[in-house]
Amino acid sequence: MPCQKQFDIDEVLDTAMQAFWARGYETTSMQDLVDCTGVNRGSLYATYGDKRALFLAAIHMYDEKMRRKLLAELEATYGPREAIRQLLLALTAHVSKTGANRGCFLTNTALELAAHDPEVRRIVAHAQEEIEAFFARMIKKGKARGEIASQVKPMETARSLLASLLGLFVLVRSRPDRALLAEIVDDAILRLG
Amino acid sequence: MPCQKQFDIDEVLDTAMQAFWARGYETTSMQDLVDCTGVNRGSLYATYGDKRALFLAAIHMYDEKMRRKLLAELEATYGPREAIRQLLLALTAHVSKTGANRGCFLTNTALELAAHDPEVRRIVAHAQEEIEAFFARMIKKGKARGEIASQVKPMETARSLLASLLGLFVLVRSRPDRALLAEIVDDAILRLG
DNA sequence: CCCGATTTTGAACGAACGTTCCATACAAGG
DNA sequence: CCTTGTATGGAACGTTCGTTCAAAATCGGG
Repeated sequence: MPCQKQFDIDEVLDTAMQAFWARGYETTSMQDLVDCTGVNRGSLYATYGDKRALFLAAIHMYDEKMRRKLLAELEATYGPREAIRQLLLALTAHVSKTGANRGCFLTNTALELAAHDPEVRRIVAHAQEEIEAFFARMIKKGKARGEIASQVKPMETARSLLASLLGLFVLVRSRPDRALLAEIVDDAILRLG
Repeated sequence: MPCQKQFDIDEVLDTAMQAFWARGYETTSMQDLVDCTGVNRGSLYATYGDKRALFLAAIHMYDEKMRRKLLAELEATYGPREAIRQLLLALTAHVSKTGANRGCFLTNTALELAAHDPEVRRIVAHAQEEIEAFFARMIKKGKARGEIASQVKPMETARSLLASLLGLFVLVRSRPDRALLAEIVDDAILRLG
């Protein structure tokens, strides 16, 4: 057998993901990725394929290691009502420190590429549906526990909360104001009764 | 005096705006703009300056002729509560026909450029603040008319509705499903009591 | 220690990018 | 009717884009 790779495939993919997350698909060039990963051009192509394939791998990693992991952690750590609140608050915390914010990679991608790229649209839509399902599940559980008002309709309110969350992802990139975001979170929680 | 321009400055700018709106800043090349406007390269540069200046002019035109005009029309045509509902519904109508949707030019731009471009961020933030003010004004008027519940707090609810509207702008590009959007609109209106 | 498969490397590719420039065409003023 | 200043047209600028390729370096197996 020949020599093995001189870099960790997942670690480099993570670095590439950070770059795409911060600057988007079009604005991030292969040269940028060569620079920030430290991996040679040819090696990037040999390992991940072309730019689009690398981007899809990056967004898949985000979906797995960020979105999916966060939902699982929240569900395991908090009660239903607080889990919902913490999801809405997730970005707010980071804003106060840095001022700027990358927001949600999936949502950034939704507006940049989803409208013209069916495969990207499918990935983004699936992630949104899982968040929607998370909200609905928490609402049902919260109603059973008496944390959430009995007249709240799980599906409808889940979709409403999803829209608010996506709105927060937009605001975090255009008006990174901690107080503004926190107020919207508080108002969203009021819908739970 | 010399010869006059062979094209209408505002009309060509409108065409360029449509292109930027549909495909975003990075994906729309000067060649695309030459093709879709029918105006020569040199004339575009002579008239509007470079690509960035042309984009800023386009987004300014959108802010003036779309967002500002729509808000004014809604305020003049409908009662407060219905004006809010019609604003949230504005995009939904167009989705059913075409399937795809360009969403809101300002919101698309918010995610593509606002995070790294202070001037764009200022324009986008200002537009959002005016929408917020529109919601607050309608709520106050609606409370006075008895269309909206007296316990609804104008500022807080206005921000909450803004977040929902921005969320709808994201969904319209990633999950162009008329029923989904309509359901979210209905739930948002429920917040008005 | 050498063989051989594979990665790494950096140069190079053609294409497309935003932008500039100059010869030409044109319309108004004297 | 010529002069004059602006708009137009299209070629060309240098740069950067995504991608490819062949030579060199590398390390495990016999």
